[in-house]
Amino acid sequence: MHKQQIGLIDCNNFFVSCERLFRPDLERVPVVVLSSNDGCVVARSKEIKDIGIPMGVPYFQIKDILRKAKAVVFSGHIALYRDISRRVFEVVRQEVDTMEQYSIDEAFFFIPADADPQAYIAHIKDTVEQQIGIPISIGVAASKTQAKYASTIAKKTRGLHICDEAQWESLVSEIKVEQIWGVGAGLARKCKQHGIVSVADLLQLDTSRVDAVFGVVGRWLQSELAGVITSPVESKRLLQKSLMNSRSFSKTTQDIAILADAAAYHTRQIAAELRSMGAACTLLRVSIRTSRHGDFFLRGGSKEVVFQAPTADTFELINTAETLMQELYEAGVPYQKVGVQVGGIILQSDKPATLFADTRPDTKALLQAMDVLNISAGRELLTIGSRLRTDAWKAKSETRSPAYTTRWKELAIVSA
DNA sequence: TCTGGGGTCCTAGGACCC
DNA sequence: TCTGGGGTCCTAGGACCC
Repeated sequence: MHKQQIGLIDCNNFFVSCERLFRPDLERVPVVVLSSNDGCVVARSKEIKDIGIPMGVPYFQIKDILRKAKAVVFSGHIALYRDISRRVFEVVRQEVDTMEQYSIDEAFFFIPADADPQAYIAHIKDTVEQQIGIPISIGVAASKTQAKYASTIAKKTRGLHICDEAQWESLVSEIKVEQIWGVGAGLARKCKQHGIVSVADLLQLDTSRVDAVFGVVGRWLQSELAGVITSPVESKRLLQKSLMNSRSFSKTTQDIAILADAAAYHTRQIAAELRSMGAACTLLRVSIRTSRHGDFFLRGGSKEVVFQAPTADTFELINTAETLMQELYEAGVPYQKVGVQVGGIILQSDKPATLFADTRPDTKALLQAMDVLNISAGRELLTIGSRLRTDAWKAKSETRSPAYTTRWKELAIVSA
Protein backbone atom coordinates (compact mmCIF):
# COMPACT_ATOMS: atom_id res chain seq x y z
CA MET A 1 0.00 0.00 0.00
CA HIS A 2 1.58 3.29 -1.01
CA LYS A 3 0.83 6.82 0.03
CA GLN A 4 -1.97 8.74 -1.60
CA GLN A 5 -0.77 10.86 -4.51
CA ILE A 6 -2.12 14.11 -5.90
CA GLY A 7 -2.22 15.15 -9.53
CA LEU A 8 -2.33 18.63 -11.02
CA ILE A 9 -3.80 19.26 -14.45
CA ASP A 10 -2.63 22.41 -16.13
CA CYS A 11 -3.79 23.62 -19.54
CA ASN A 12 -0.84 24.62 -21.70
CA ASN A 13 -0.71 28.34 -22.61
CA PHE A 14 -4.43 28.29 -21.87
CA PHE A 15 -5.68 31.55 -23.42
CA VAL A 16 -3.51 31.02 -26.47
CA SER A 17 -4.76 27.44 -26.83
CA CYS A 18 -8.34 28.75 -26.65
CA GLU A 19 -7.73 31.16 -29.51
CA ARG A 20 -6.05 28.42 -31.55
CA LEU A 21 -9.03 26.16 -31.08
CA PHE A 22 -10.92 28.39 -33.51
CA ARG A 23 -7.89 29.32 -35.57
CA PRO A 24 -6.02 26.07 -36.27
CA ASP A 25 -3.92 28.02 -38.78
CA LEU A 26 -2.19 29.62 -35.76
CA GLU A 27 -0.61 26.34 -34.66
CA ARG A 28 3.18 26.93 -34.51
CA VAL A 29 2.60 30.65 -35.13
CA PRO A 30 3.72 33.02 -32.33
CA VAL A 31 0.59 34.16 -30.46
CA VAL A 32 0.05 36.43 -27.45
CA VAL A 33 -3.10 37.32 -25.54
CA LEU A 34 -3.40 40.70 -23.81
CA SER A 35 -5.14 41.81 -20.62
CA SER A 36 -8.01 44.27 -20.69
CA ASN A 37 -7.21 47.69 -22.14
CA ASP A 38 -4.53 45.78 -24.04
CA GLY A 39 -2.33 46.56 -21.06
CA CYS A 40 0.01 43.62 -20.79
CA VAL A 41 0.77 40.13 -21.96
CA VAL A 42 -1.18 37.47 -20.04
CA ALA A 43 -0.60 34.42 -22.24
CA ARG A 44 2.19 33.42 -24.59
CA SER A 45 2.59 30.60 -27.06
CA LYS A 46 5.78 28.54 -26.95
CA GLU A 47 7.19 30.50 -29.91
CA ILE A 48 6.75 33.72 -27.89
CA LYS A 49 8.38 32.25 -24.78
CA ASP A 50 11.28 31.09 -26.95
CA ILE A 51 12.06 34.63 -28.10
CA GLY A 52 12.27 35.65 -24.44
CA ILE A 53 9.13 37.73 -23.93
CA PRO A 54 8.28 37.52 -20.22
CA MET A 55 4.84 37.06 -18.69
CA GLY A 56 3.07 40.26 -17.66
CA VAL A 57 5.20 42.64 -19.70
CA PRO A 58 3.42 45.84 -20.85
CA TYR A 59 2.28 45.53 -24.44
CA PHE A 60 3.65 48.90 -25.59
CA GLN A 61 7.16 47.82 -24.60
CA ILE A 62 7.22 44.82 -26.94
CA LYS A 63 4.96 45.94 -29.78
CA ASP A 64 7.91 46.23 -32.17
CA ILE A 65 9.42 42.89 -31.25
CA LEU A 66 6.07 41.22 -31.80
CA ARG A 67 5.67 42.88 -35.17
CA LYS A 68 9.09 41.70 -36.29
CA ALA A 69 8.29 38.18 -35.08
CA LYS A 70 5.05 38.30 -37.10
CA ALA A 71 3.18 37.44 -33.93
CA VAL A 72 -0.60 37.32 -33.85
CA VAL A 73 -2.00 39.43 -31.00
CA PHE A 74 -5.39 38.97 -29.32
CA SER A 75 -7.16 41.15 -26.79
CA GLY A 76 -8.20 38.92 -23.91
CA HIS A 77 -11.68 37.45 -24.18
CA ILE A 78 -12.37 36.07 -20.76
CA ALA A 79 -15.97 34.94 -21.34
CA LEU A 80 -14.75 32.63 -24.12
CA TYR A 81 -11.92 31.22 -21.98
CA ARG A 82 -14.25 30.62 -19.06
CA ASP A 83 -16.61 28.71 -21.29
CA ILE A 84 -13.85 26.48 -22.67
CA SER A 85 -12.49 25.98 -19.16
CA ARG A 86 -15.91 24.73 -18.07
CA ARG A 87 -15.89 22.18 -20.89
CA VAL A 88 -12.36 20.97 -20.13
CA PHE A 89 -13.06 20.34 -16.46
CA GLU A 90 -16.44 18.77 -17.16
CA VAL A 91 -14.52 16.08 -19.05
CA VAL A 92 -11.94 15.73 -16.26
CA ARG A 93 -14.69 15.41 -13.66
CA GLN A 94 -16.00 12.37 -15.54
CA GLU A 95 -12.60 10.71 -15.28
CA VAL A 96 -11.62 11.28 -11.63
CA ASP A 97 -13.21 10.68 -8.23
CA THR A 98 -12.56 14.05 -6.63
CA MET A 99 -11.52 17.14 -8.51
CA GLU A 100 -10.73 20.57 -7.14
CA GLN A 101 -10.61 23.31 -9.71
CA TYR A 102 -8.00 25.77 -8.58
CA SER A 103 -8.07 28.36 -11.32
CA ILE A 104 -9.43 28.88 -14.79
CA ASP A 105 -6.87 26.44 -16.19
CA GLU A 106 -5.84 24.16 -13.32
CA ALA A 107 -7.33 21.43 -11.16
CA PHE A 108 -6.10 18.99 -8.52
CA PHE A 109 -7.28 15.39 -8.19
CA PHE A 110 -6.40 12.23 -6.26
CA ILE A 111 -4.80 9.24 -7.94
CA PRO A 112 -6.87 6.21 -6.86
CA ALA A 113 -4.91 3.81 -4.67
CA ASP A 114 -5.54 0.88 -7.01
CA ALA A 115 -4.66 2.68 -10.23
CA ASP A 116 -1.46 2.59 -12.24
CA PRO A 117 -0.61 6.31 -12.02
CA GLN A 118 1.13 6.51 -15.39
CA ALA A 119 -1.72 4.89 -17.30
CA TYR A 120 -4.29 6.83 -15.30
CA ILE A 121 -2.93 10.27 -16.13
CA ALA A 122 -2.11 9.36 -19.72
CA HIS A 123 -5.76 8.44 -20.19
CA ILE A 124 -6.96 11.77 -18.75
CA LYS A 125 -4.62 13.70 -21.01
CA ASP A 126 -5.74 11.81 -24.12
CA THR A 127 -9.41 12.16 -23.30
CA VAL A 128 -9.28 15.92 -22.74
CA GLU A 129 -7.19 16.54 -25.82
CA GLN A 130 -9.43 14.42 -28.02
CA GLN A 131 -12.74 15.72 -26.75
CA ILE A 132 -11.92 19.39 -26.27
CA GLY A 133 -8.73 19.98 -28.20
CA ILE A 134 -6.94 21.91 -25.46
CA PRO A 135 -3.45 20.51 -24.70
CA ILE A 136 -2.78 19.79 -21.05
CA SER A 137 0.07 18.73 -18.75
CA ILE A 138 -0.20 16.64 -15.61
CA GLY A 139 2.19 16.47 -12.67
CA VAL A 140 1.85 13.98 -9.83
CA ALA A 141 3.46 13.94 -6.37
CA ALA A 142 2.76 13.52 -2.66
CA SER A 143 1.06 16.89 -1.98
CA LYS A 144 -0.43 19.81 -3.89
CA THR A 145 2.71 21.88 -3.52
CA GLN A 146 4.90 19.04 -4.75
CA ALA A 147 2.48 18.25 -7.59
CA LYS A 148 2.67 21.85 -8.68
CA TYR A 149 6.41 21.49 -9.04
CA ALA A 150 6.03 18.14 -10.81
CA SER A 151 3.82 19.86 -13.38
CA THR A 152 6.62 22.28 -14.26
CA ILE A 153 8.75 19.24 -15.10
CA ALA A 154 5.84 17.77 -17.05
CA LYS A 155 5.65 20.89 -19.20
CA LYS A 156 9.31 20.60 -20.11
CA THR A 157 9.02 16.93 -20.98
CA ARG A 158 6.14 15.22 -22.73
CA GLY A 159 3.33 16.65 -20.67
CA LEU A 160 3.26 13.95 -17.98
CA HIS A 161 5.47 13.62 -14.93
CA ILE A 162 5.21 11.56 -11.77
CA CYS A 163 7.56 12.61 -9.02
CA ASP A 164 7.93 9.81 -6.48
CA GLU A 165 9.44 10.09 -3.01
CA ALA A 166 12.93 9.07 -4.09
CA GLN A 167 13.05 11.58 -6.92
CA TRP A 168 11.67 14.38 -4.73
CA GLU A 169 14.35 13.71 -2.13
CA SER A 170 17.03 13.87 -4.77
CA LEU A 171 15.65 17.21 -6.00
CA VAL A 172 15.04 19.23 -2.82
CA SER A 173 18.57 20.55 -2.50
CA GLU A 174 18.45 21.90 -6.07
CA ILE A 175 15.01 23.51 -5.93
CA LYS A 176 15.17 27.15 -4.88
CA VAL A 177 12.47 28.33 -2.47
CA GLU A 178 11.26 30.98 -4.89
CA GLN A 179 10.40 28.25 -7.40
CA ILE A 180 7.80 26.95 -4.98
CA TRP A 181 4.11 27.69 -5.33
CA GLY A 182 3.15 30.11 -2.55
CA VAL A 183 6.57 31.72 -2.23
CA GLY A 184 6.37 35.20 -3.69
CA ALA A 185 8.69 38.17 -3.45
CA GLY A 186 7.98 38.80 0.24
CA LEU A 187 8.58 35.27 1.47
CA ALA A 188 11.60 34.86 -0.79
CA ARG A 189 13.17 37.96 0.77
CA LYS A 190 12.48 36.66 4.26
CA CYS A 191 14.01 33.28 3.41
CA LYS A 192 17.13 34.97 2.08
CA GLN A 193 17.50 36.98 5.30
CA HIS A 194 17.49 33.73 7.25
CA GLY A 195 19.90 31.96 4.94
CA ILE A 196 17.28 29.67 3.44
CA VAL A 197 18.05 29.09 -0.21
CA SER A 198 16.78 25.65 -1.19
CA VAL A 199 13.73 23.61 -0.31
CA ALA A 200 16.10 21.33 1.62
CA ASP A 201 17.11 24.29 3.81
CA LEU A 202 13.47 25.01 4.60
CA LEU A 203 12.75 21.38 5.39
CA GLN A 204 15.65 21.24 7.85
CA LEU A 205 14.42 24.24 9.85
CA ASP A 206 12.83 23.17 13.12
CA THR A 207 9.14 23.74 13.55
CA SER A 208 9.34 26.31 16.31
CA ARG A 209 11.60 28.52 14.22
CA VAL A 210 9.33 28.18 11.21
CA ASP A 211 6.42 29.27 13.39
CA ALA A 212 8.30 32.22 14.82
CA VAL A 213 9.69 33.48 11.51
CA PHE A 214 7.04 32.59 8.96
CA GLY A 215 3.87 31.98 10.93
CA VAL A 216 1.16 29.61 9.82
CA VAL A 217 1.97 30.09 6.14
CA GLY A 218 5.51 28.78 6.68
CA ARG A 219 4.31 25.83 8.70
CA TRP A 220 1.84 24.92 5.98
CA LEU A 221 4.51 25.16 3.28
CA GLN A 222 6.97 23.05 5.24
CA SER A 223 4.50 20.18 5.69
CA GLU A 224 3.41 20.26 2.07
CA LEU A 225 7.02 20.16 0.93
CA ALA A 226 7.69 17.26 3.30
CA GLY A 227 4.96 15.35 1.47
CA VAL A 228 2.34 15.65 4.17
CA ILE A 229 -1.05 16.47 2.71
CA THR A 230 -2.06 19.61 4.59
CA SER A 231 -4.55 20.66 1.99
CA PRO A 232 -6.48 17.68 0.66
CA VAL A 233 -8.23 17.69 -2.69
CA GLU A 234 -11.74 18.95 -2.05
CA SER A 235 -14.39 19.68 -4.58
CA LYS A 236 -14.86 23.42 -4.15
CA ARG A 237 -17.74 24.86 -2.21
CA LEU A 238 -20.57 25.64 -4.50
CA LEU A 239 -20.50 29.29 -3.59
CA GLN A 240 -17.45 31.50 -3.79
CA LYS A 241 -16.71 33.78 -0.86
CA SER A 242 -16.52 37.03 -2.75
CA LEU A 243 -17.21 38.55 -6.12
CA MET A 244 -15.32 41.41 -7.65
CA ASN A 245 -15.61 43.75 -10.57
CA SER A 246 -12.98 46.34 -11.32
CA ARG A 247 -11.28 48.02 -14.22
CA SER A 248 -8.52 50.47 -14.94
CA PHE A 249 -9.35 53.62 -16.88
CA SER A 250 -7.63 54.24 -20.16
CA LYS A 251 -6.56 57.57 -18.63
CA THR A 252 -6.66 58.81 -15.03
CA THR A 253 -9.46 61.00 -13.73
CA GLN A 254 -10.05 63.41 -10.84
CA ASP A 255 -13.75 63.67 -11.56
CA ILE A 256 -15.94 62.16 -8.87
CA ALA A 257 -18.84 61.91 -11.31
CA ILE A 258 -16.81 59.55 -13.48
CA LEU A 259 -15.61 57.58 -10.46
CA ALA A 260 -19.15 57.25 -9.12
CA ASP A 261 -20.36 56.20 -12.55
CA ALA A 262 -17.70 53.49 -12.72
CA ALA A 263 -18.60 52.30 -9.22
CA ALA A 264 -22.28 52.16 -10.19
CA TYR A 265 -21.40 50.18 -13.31
CA HIS A 266 -19.36 47.60 -11.40
CA THR A 267 -22.06 47.36 -8.75
CA ARG A 268 -24.72 46.66 -11.37
CA GLN A 269 -22.58 43.89 -12.84
CA ILE A 270 -22.08 42.28 -9.45
CA ALA A 271 -25.72 42.63 -8.43
CA ALA A 272 -26.82 40.95 -11.66
CA GLU A 273 -24.26 38.18 -11.12
CA LEU A 274 -25.50 37.63 -7.57
CA ARG A 275 -29.08 37.36 -8.80
CA SER A 276 -28.10 34.93 -11.54
CA MET A 277 -26.45 32.76 -8.87
CA GLY A 278 -29.60 33.01 -6.77
CA ALA A 279 -27.45 34.60 -4.10
CA ALA A 280 -27.16 37.71 -1.96
CA CYS A 281 -24.32 39.40 -0.12
CA THR A 282 -23.85 40.94 3.30
CA LEU A 283 -20.81 43.08 2.62
CA LEU A 284 -19.87 45.60 -0.02
CA ARG A 285 -16.45 47.13 -0.47
CA VAL A 286 -15.43 49.92 -2.82
CA SER A 287 -11.80 50.58 -3.64
CA ILE A 288 -10.11 53.28 -5.66
CA ARG A 289 -6.52 53.29 -6.79
CA THR A 290 -4.05 55.56 -8.47
CA SER A 291 -1.35 54.47 -10.88
CA ARG A 292 1.28 52.21 -9.36
CA HIS A 293 3.79 54.32 -11.25
CA GLY A 294 4.18 57.98 -10.34
CA ASP A 295 3.83 60.39 -7.43
CA PHE A 296 0.39 59.38 -6.25
CA PHE A 297 0.96 55.66 -5.92
CA LEU A 298 0.19 55.62 -2.19
CA ARG A 299 -3.18 57.35 -2.47
CA GLY A 300 -6.48 55.60 -2.64
CA GLY A 301 -7.80 52.80 -0.49
CA SER A 302 -10.93 50.91 0.27
CA LYS A 303 -13.97 51.07 2.49
CA GLU A 304 -16.65 48.54 3.26
CA VAL A 305 -20.12 48.30 4.70
CA VAL A 306 -21.82 45.33 6.31
CA PHE A 307 -25.54 44.97 5.64
CA GLN A 308 -28.05 44.05 8.31
CA ALA A 309 -29.83 41.75 5.90
CA PRO A 310 -28.38 39.97 2.84
CA THR A 311 -29.16 41.81 -0.39
CA ALA A 312 -28.82 41.54 -4.15
CA ASP A 313 -30.80 44.70 -4.73
CA THR A 314 -29.14 46.96 -7.27
CA PHE A 315 -30.71 50.08 -5.76
CA GLU A 316 -29.49 49.39 -2.27
CA LEU A 317 -26.03 48.31 -3.41
CA ILE A 318 -25.54 51.33 -5.64
CA ASN A 319 -26.61 53.74 -2.92
CA THR A 320 -24.09 52.15 -0.58
CA ALA A 321 -21.33 52.17 -3.18
CA GLU A 322 -21.95 55.83 -3.87
CA THR A 323 -21.71 56.74 -0.18
CA LEU A 324 -18.44 54.83 0.14
CA MET A 325 -17.08 56.50 -2.97
CA GLN A 326 -17.85 59.95 -1.51
CA GLU A 327 -15.96 58.99 1.65
CA LEU A 328 -12.95 57.65 -0.23
CA TYR A 329 -12.63 60.43 -2.77
CA GLU A 330 -9.98 63.11 -2.41
CA ALA A 331 -10.01 66.07 -4.78
CA GLY A 332 -6.92 66.54 -6.89
CA VAL A 333 -5.79 62.94 -6.94
CA PRO A 334 -5.54 61.27 -10.35
CA TYR A 335 -7.38 57.98 -9.94
CA GLN A 336 -6.89 55.11 -12.31
CA LYS A 337 -9.00 52.25 -11.12
CA VAL A 338 -12.28 51.64 -9.37
CA GLY A 339 -13.29 48.30 -7.94
CA VAL A 340 -16.36 46.95 -6.22
CA GLN A 341 -16.36 43.74 -4.25
CA VAL A 342 -19.03 41.88 -2.32
CA GLY A 343 -18.59 39.27 0.39
CA GLY A 344 -20.59 37.18 2.80
CA ILE A 345 -22.31 35.55 -0.15
CA ILE A 346 -25.20 33.22 0.65
CA LEU A 347 -27.91 31.54 -1.37
CA GLN A 348 -31.21 33.41 -1.22
CA SER A 349 -32.96 30.27 -0.02
CA ASP A 350 -30.61 30.19 3.00
CA LYS A 351 -31.38 33.80 3.76
CA PRO A 352 -32.17 34.07 7.46
CA ALA A 353 -35.27 35.99 8.44
CA THR A 354 -34.39 39.30 10.02
CA LEU A 355 -35.68 40.31 13.40
CA PHE A 356 -36.77 43.60 11.94
CA ALA A 357 -39.48 44.04 9.42
CA ASP A 358 -38.07 44.59 5.94
CA THR A 359 -39.21 48.08 5.11
CA ARG A 360 -37.37 48.31 1.81
CA PRO A 361 -39.54 48.53 -1.29
CA ASP A 362 -39.86 45.24 -3.12
CA THR A 363 -37.79 45.64 -6.26
CA LYS A 364 -37.44 41.98 -7.14
CA ALA A 365 -39.83 41.90 -10.09
CA LEU A 366 -38.34 45.02 -11.66
CA LEU A 367 -34.77 43.73 -11.33
CA GLN A 368 -35.72 40.35 -12.73
CA ALA A 369 -37.27 41.91 -15.80
CA MET A 370 -34.15 44.03 -16.25
CA ASP A 371 -31.86 41.00 -15.98
CA VAL A 372 -33.82 39.13 -18.63
CA LEU A 373 -33.53 42.02 -21.07
CA ASN A 374 -29.86 42.67 -20.41
CA ILE A 375 -28.85 39.03 -20.63
CA SER A 376 -30.60 38.48 -23.95
CA ALA A 377 -29.07 41.66 -25.33
CA GLY A 378 -25.58 40.64 -24.21
CA ARG A 379 -25.00 44.14 -22.88
CA GLU A 380 -26.52 46.69 -20.53
CA LEU A 381 -29.67 47.78 -22.26
CA LEU A 382 -31.31 49.02 -19.08
CA THR A 383 -29.32 50.53 -16.25
CA ILE A 384 -29.85 52.00 -12.83
CA GLY A 385 -27.88 54.80 -11.28
CA SER A 386 -25.86 55.86 -14.31
CA ARG A 387 -25.89 59.58 -14.77
CA LEU A 388 -23.19 59.96 -17.35
CA ARG A 389 -22.93 59.06 -20.95
CA THR A 390 -19.22 58.68 -20.85
CA ASP A 391 -17.18 55.68 -21.82
CA ALA A 392 -14.01 57.44 -20.72
CA TRP A 393 -13.15 54.78 -18.21
CA LYS A 394 -14.23 51.73 -20.11
CA ALA A 395 -11.97 49.18 -21.72
CA LYS A 396 -10.59 49.45 -25.19
CA SER A 397 -10.14 46.19 -27.01
CA GLU A 398 -8.41 46.50 -30.33
CA THR A 399 -8.22 42.92 -31.41
CA ARG A 400 -10.74 40.88 -29.52
CA SER A 401 -11.71 37.60 -31.12
CA PRO A 402 -15.42 37.00 -31.74
CA ALA A 403 -17.50 35.51 -28.90
CA TYR A 404 -17.40 32.08 -30.55
CA THR A 405 -19.25 30.11 -27.92
CA THR A 406 -21.04 32.65 -25.80
CA ARG A 407 -23.17 34.63 -28.22
CA TRP A 408 -25.36 33.08 -30.88
CA LYS A 409 -24.59 35.57 -33.58
CA GLU A 410 -20.88 34.90 -33.30
CA LEU A 411 -21.09 31.14 -32.96
CA ALA A 412 -18.40 29.41 -34.96
CA ILE A 413 -19.40 26.92 -37.61
CA VAL A 414 -17.87 23.59 -36.66
CA SER A 415 -17.81 20.74 -39.13
CA ALA A 416 -17.80 17.24 -37.70
C1' DT B 1 1.29 58.58 -24.33
C1' DC B 2 0.46 53.39 -23.06
C1' DT B 3 1.89 48.70 -16.92
C1' DG B 4 -4.89 43.52 -16.04
C1' DG B 5 -8.69 41.57 -13.43
C1' DG B 6 -10.57 38.24 -10.20
C1' DG B 7 -9.87 35.46 -6.43
C1' DT B 8 -8.32 33.51 -1.32
C1' DC B 9 -6.13 33.89 2.89
C1' DC B 10 -3.43 36.13 6.61
C1' DT B 11 -2.22 39.87 9.75
C1' DA B 12 -1.60 44.37 12.04
C1' DG B 13 -3.79 47.52 14.69
C1' DG B 14 -7.63 49.82 16.78
C1' DA B 15 -12.14 49.55 19.19
C1' DC B 16 -14.43 47.58 22.60
C1' DC B 17 -15.49 44.75 26.53
C1' DC B 18 -14.79 42.67 31.01
C1' DT C 1 -7.49 58.20 44.23
C1' DC C 2 -5.53 54.39 41.81
C1' DT C 3 -6.25 54.06 35.50
C1' DG C 4 -4.44 47.00 33.78
C1' DG C 5 -4.32 43.38 30.74
C1' DG C 6 -6.28 40.03 27.96
C1' DG C 7 -9.62 38.52 24.63
C1' DT C 8 -12.42 39.24 20.55
C1' DC C 9 -14.17 41.55 16.69
C1' DC C 10 -13.73 44.62 12.88
C1' DT C 11 -11.35 47.13 9.24
C1' DA C 12 -7.85 47.89 6.03
C1' DG C 13 -4.15 46.37 3.74
C1' DG C 14 -1.07 43.14 1.83
C1' DA C 15 0.84 38.61 0.02
C1' DC C 16 0.12 35.48 -3.19
C1' DC C 17 -2.02 33.05 -7.00
C1' DC C 18 -3.45 32.52 -12.16
